[in-house]
Amino acid sequence: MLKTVSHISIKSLRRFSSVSPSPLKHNLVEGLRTLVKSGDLQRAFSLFYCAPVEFQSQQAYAALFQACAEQRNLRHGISLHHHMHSHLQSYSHDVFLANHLITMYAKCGNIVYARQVFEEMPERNVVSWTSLITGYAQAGNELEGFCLLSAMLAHCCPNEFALSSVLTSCWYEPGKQVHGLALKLGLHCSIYVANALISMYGRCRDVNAAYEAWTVFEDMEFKNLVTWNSMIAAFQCCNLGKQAVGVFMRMHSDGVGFDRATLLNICSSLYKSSDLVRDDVSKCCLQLHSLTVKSGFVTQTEVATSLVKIYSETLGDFSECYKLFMEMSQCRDIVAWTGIITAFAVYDPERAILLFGQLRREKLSPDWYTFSSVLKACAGLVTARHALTIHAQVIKGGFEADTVLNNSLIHAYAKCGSLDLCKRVFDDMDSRDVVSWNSMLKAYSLHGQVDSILPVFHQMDIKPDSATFIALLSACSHAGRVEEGMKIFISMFEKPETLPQLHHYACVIDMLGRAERFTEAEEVINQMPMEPDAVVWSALLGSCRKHGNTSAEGSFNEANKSRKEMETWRVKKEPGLSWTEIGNKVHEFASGGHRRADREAIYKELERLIGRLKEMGYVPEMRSALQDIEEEEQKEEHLSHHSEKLALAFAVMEGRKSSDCGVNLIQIMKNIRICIDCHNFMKLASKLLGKEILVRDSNRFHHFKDSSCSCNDYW
DNA sequence: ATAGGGTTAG
Repeated sequence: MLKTVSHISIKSLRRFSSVSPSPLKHNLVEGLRTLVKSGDLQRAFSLFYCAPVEFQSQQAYAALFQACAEQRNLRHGISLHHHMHSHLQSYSHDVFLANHLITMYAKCGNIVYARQVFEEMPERNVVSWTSLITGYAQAGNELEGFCLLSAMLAHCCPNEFALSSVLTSCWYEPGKQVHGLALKLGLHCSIYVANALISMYGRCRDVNAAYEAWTVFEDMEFKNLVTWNSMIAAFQCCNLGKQAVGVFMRMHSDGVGFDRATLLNICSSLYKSSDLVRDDVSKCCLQLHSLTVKSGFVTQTEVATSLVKIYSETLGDFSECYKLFMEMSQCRDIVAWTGIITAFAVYDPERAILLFGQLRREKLSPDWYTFSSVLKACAGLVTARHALTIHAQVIKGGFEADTVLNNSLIHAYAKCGSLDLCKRVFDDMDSRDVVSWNSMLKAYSLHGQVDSILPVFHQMDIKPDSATFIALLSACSHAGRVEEGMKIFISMFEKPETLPQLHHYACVIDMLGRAERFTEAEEVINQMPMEPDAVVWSALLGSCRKHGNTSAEGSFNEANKSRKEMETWRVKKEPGLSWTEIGNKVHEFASGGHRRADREAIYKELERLIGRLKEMGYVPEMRSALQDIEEEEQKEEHLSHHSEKLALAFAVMEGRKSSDCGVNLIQIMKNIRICIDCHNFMKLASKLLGKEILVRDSNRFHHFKDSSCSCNDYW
């Protein structure tokens, strides 16, 4: 190895001496620079170390330290530092080389060594100070950078380099002081300082700070593209989308031009700013889109991915998303794939999973973001099958110990009906945060297991947050555990950080309303420190209506005003659809059960089932049937067409076909509330069949399990 | 000579 190294080096040296008659010393520096430029740091070092010591000039050292800084190569940097120390004592007090050392260590992320070099310098100049300040600023250490700037004032006058650097890590208060210093020193006119001031104020995410950024911007005599981009970014960061778009328009009319950063900043403004209504975004997006096409920037992955996000998140235009994504075919990377998967995760989870499969087939490796998105999609599916597959890949991908992904897994498994898998993930976790605990509590709540919730809550070894209490209260509310719920609610007043918020009140009022404790509900409403909103009123109104308490309803005229508002919040109403998973296949059923070849057989099974259930005391519940069905017989027929019953009949049929009757009956319906009739039906069916039946409605899972199953002769 | 400004697409 060593032989090869010296071989290369001597050959190189000979080459350098043959090319030029000028001294070899000079040629060494040139040679090093050439090698560094071509990215071959290793060869540059071989060459340097093999050169005679007297050729290892200050310039040669400088070139190598700079290369180490640029390539973030700490190993070579340290070795060169040692070499310098042992070979050239005279350079140990060289300010020029020490400055290079500071920068090298800082850029390589070793600010402690940078500081040490700085401290050991017998003499320092303005660059020494600036280099260390820059190091702290780039490491995000606001305090040290700021302190060093103050200390610097006693020794030498900071220039625009020091100020622009320190501003990159500054927040509002220190930033304002640096601004003051810039004004005092007359450095505010420097375009570097002014640009840094604009972005510093922008980072504060505050309207007043944005105004100060704007003042700096307006006062600038000369602006460049960075100035304009920083101003857009500042408005974007402070949630002032309209202003951001305004700046962009002025760029256009002033003929400033734009670049990739401009477009990316404007895209962020469009999907992040809440002051832009959908119509504004729609108009801007159209113009922006055509501009990116005209200028050719649409072919850049980042820009196209940003547009995908606007179309999906703000405009809900999924076909346009998909079109954009398809047009990216040559340059799709993992971020672009994740973008499209995120877009479809909620809107069309099946599609999101398909896209994930496609991405794997293109040999790209999903990363943390991809898993996080695809797990979101898993949570929207009817069975845990996909979640399991993704789980395996999460482990394979090396994210087994990741808290956030494990939390998503708990959520997905809970939503897919597998409480056991939730528990397994939760128990295996090494570090649990408040979201992990909340996800587990929500899982129990979703499955109506109130008795398991309180013990888990008491085991919590970290501070509960507002979501913790929502999980607890909603669990109590759905299970009708008013006393326990009220106890939890009252305990929330014990600490100022857990004081109930509007959504906690809504839960409690919903709970009291369900239990017909209207007087108490009114009392709670009267004691609320904030205005009750539509959600609170609807919680009470809903239960009044259900329990026929019209006298109480009269006093809630206030609520009628918010009716429209409530409507828009309601889950999208879908026709009753049910699914059941048999083996590896998911079967879908619509009310009425049309379009199925085995329709007749399913109906026969259902009739038989209903007959047996009636013998056990099942009485079809008419009240929940559609109101426009007049005839009793018709009503009953309608009930028997409920998609969940068809799905159950099908599952029973399939169970009988397979030699053992051990099919797990998982029965799911989405986005509609389980009705009383369905409840009675499933309860008796689980007894008759001797099976647990799991039903999911828009709210939660219902486990029907009758352990007294005496009569499983049905099979 | 050596030091500096946009933040990044999921």
